[in-house]
Amino acid sequence: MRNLLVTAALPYANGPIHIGHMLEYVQTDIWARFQRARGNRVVFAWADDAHGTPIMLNAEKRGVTPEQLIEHFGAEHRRDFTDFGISYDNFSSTHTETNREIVEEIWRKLNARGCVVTREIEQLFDPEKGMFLPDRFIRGRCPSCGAEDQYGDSCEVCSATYEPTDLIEPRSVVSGSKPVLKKTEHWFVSLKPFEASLAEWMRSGALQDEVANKLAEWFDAGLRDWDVTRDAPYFGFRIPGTDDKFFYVWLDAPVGYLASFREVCERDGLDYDAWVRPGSDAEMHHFIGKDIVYFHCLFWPAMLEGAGFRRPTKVHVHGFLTVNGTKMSKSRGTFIMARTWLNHLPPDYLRYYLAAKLGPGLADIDLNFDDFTSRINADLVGKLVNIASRAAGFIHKFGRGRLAAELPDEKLYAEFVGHSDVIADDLEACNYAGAIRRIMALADRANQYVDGHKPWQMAREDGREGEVVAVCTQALNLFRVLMTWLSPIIPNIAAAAGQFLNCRLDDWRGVDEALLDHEVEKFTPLAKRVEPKQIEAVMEESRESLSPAGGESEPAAATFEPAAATFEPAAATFELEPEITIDEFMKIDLRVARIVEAGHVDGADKLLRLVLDLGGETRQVFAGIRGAYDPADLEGRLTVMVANLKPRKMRFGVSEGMVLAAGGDDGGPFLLGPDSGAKPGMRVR
RNA sequence: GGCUACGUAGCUCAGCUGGUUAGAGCACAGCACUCAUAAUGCUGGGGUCGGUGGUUCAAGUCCACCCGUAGCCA
Repeated sequence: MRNLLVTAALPYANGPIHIGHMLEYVQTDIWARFQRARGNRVVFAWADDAHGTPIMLNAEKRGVTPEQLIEHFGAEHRRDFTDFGISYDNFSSTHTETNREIVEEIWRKLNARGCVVTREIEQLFDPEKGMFLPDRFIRGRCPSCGAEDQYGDSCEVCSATYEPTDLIEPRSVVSGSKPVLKKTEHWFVSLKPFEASLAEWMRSGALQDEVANKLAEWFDAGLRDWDVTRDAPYFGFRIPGTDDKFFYVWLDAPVGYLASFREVCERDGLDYDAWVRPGSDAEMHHFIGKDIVYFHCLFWPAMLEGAGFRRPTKVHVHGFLTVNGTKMSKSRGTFIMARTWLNHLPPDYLRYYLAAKLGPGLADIDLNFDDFTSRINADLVGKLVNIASRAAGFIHKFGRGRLAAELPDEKLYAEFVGHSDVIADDLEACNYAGAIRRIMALADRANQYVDGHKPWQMAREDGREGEVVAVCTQALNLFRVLMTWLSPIIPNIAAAAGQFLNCRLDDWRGVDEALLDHEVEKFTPLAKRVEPKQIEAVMEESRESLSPAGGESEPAAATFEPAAATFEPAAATFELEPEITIDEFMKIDLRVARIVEAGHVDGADKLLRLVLDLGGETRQVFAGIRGAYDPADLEGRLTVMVANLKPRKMRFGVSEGMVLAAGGDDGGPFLLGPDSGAKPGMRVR
């Protein structure tokens, strides 16, 4: 039995999980489930990446503490993972005391080894906000091609890379002010002492060849010292012995793997040191995207070595996910959140499709919805589930739900089981596409077997009931073998198949013995065909904004929104109402209305009586805004109303709608008003 | 710009260290079947393997350059 620590990259606790994230978590989870099915002990532990400037600023913008922000997203992330069937043992956060302890341990040891140097650097500083600015928070004109509004590190127009100080007319994204150069003292980790052992490690089988090639390039360029310092204000761990210096988020993020694992050890009684120290026979496997190779294949193993930890057994690197051939885009409706997917489609369908396309390399994976539909409907439903579906009826009709006592074709069964090892080799090597090709070829063989024996013909002949049951027993046993292999990939469907067959399907050794003289349940469809409507619903819900009628044109500049700079509009509170679809929203008929009359209501100290002009008709509405508005000021104003709200009879008369106003603990109500130019009766959306 | 990859039938992809007429699934056409969630089986059409040049008895597979795509540049 192998002991395996398995991790996926840490999602940033600054926004929701999308299907690009899911590519990695599905890849990791399939590997973890596969290893468990083979009898190995797996700890799948990871965490939210909770530190850094974007989180600090986002929290500030929303009027909450960073701790509240990361807690909110942490809970949301966990829900998404669980509902996608991600079988993690622990999902923690990098903002924990355990993580701080390990970070400080590593820091002490790196210092003791003399790998830490201090150096004074000059960096751009936002004088208004009083903070140093990361590259992504400075924008200006590209020094190379002159393009407007480019980031401080590279230009998206001409893809030049440069220093933020090279930008023409730079400005701070945070305050808009002009940054100034300021000196500060930073701590650097020197990679030189680790160069030789890193070079040996990267060719030891820990990395895919193309990743090692990429690293070799960086080696040839010479390893520079790594700046691990950020100045206050910063949300992270303070560097011991300083008042205003913090560890850069990329220093404490991978340490989160160890911290999350240690939490599992404390919970489940595992020996932490036996797993993570040099010489351990446990294995450590990281799954990451190709964009963070540098951190995981250079800094991370160097830190581990320098601090007396074992290095990763393997770093498995994958490519990115594109949708319908292009980068995910909000305006195209292809920036799909994990939750949106779950609202309309089963998680196993995405798991299956991604697995069917995931090879051992770094190639990008495209989610093409036509291809997706045909693979699910043809492979999963048409050939795989169909085997059980076509055999189940006969077993109940002629065998009273009981499988035959022996297999009519033991050779065929043995041939199927004989593929176990090559399929396992594929899964071990992350060649999921290869495994699925093999499994589906065998599914074809199973259907051929049934076709060749024509149980439906025998069923019409007297005295051949036993043969019919035998053929179907064979078919169901072949199906069971296939489902067992697929259980790491489609755990929910496999679980349903297991209920039907009355046996567990998550242990690969389970298929060594055929299932004979065994009761099976009534068959219910294990997977339904994908309807185009479901795909449309996913994309519709993902569309960023409701484009006005005929809005085919696409604002090019708005399609690219890097995750690092996510500033979502401030939500007043995190307790959002349950998600709704665009269709549900469109049921609310919002209209621009002119307040033609406003007055007090006798006997009501909170209400004002408004008469609203909707263009064609007038409505009477009672609004609870007396405390904030003088009726005289309201007359003539434009506002927004819900025009199709069911009229409500009140003591003072009938209220035929509702005007919109903002408000909360901090004050209000504040009546909404359209920009000038809007006319009464216009639809709002 | 430099670098690392990738570019094989309409679509999605296999093709290990160069070696018989280049493969699969989907889609398409014809036939069969009707047990099964219009599922299944059989047969067939379809590719000068991004381009040009080279190494070799032999190249999709190696080399050079070019074109296109993706990513990385701490």
